[in-house]
Amino acid sequence: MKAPSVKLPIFTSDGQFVAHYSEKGLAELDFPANGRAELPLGQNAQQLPSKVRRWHRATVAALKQVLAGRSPKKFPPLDLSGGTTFQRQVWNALRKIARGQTKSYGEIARAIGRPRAVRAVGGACGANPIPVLVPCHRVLAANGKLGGFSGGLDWKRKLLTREGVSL
DNA sequence: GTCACCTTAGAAG
DNA sequence: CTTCTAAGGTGAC
Repeated sequence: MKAPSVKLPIFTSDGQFVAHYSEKGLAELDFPANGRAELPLGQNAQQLPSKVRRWHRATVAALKQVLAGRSPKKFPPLDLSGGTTFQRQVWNALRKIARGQTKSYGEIARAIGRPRAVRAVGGACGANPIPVLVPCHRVLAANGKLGGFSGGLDWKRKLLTREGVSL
């Protein structure tokens, strides 16, 4: 049962992101497509439910705040029902990392009571459907190095730098 | 079943 | 210091 989703573009100075909304809220956020070739969207803003338009406004504002290295005042409701229990625990822990702060995969693992599931935390970060707003980029390797990032290490570096984190 | 993945502490060389 | 090993959760094949 795949929840019906609405896709809306978000134009930023870093490219065109795409937000996916389910009945519950923001369910996915995509980084700008490489090269920018794809624009699958054709939603008429007029016929969208008002709640979706409201969520989208919050998403756009929040995304731009984070891209600018600041803390969003407001977030749209996040629909993380697509993940497993373990993944949701990880994502929830990620959301507690404030702007400019970083944690290691090991610290997240301990925070959710799974001290040995370090690599699994890495996996959950990679599976994060809402990058940037769920700050998977604030997780570094234990020795202070960047670690990986499926969205592209450039983004990880860029986002952290804008938040004032030095590597 | 097997493999690859955003890891890491510890033991061995 | 460098190299190797073992340990978790999950999705792709």
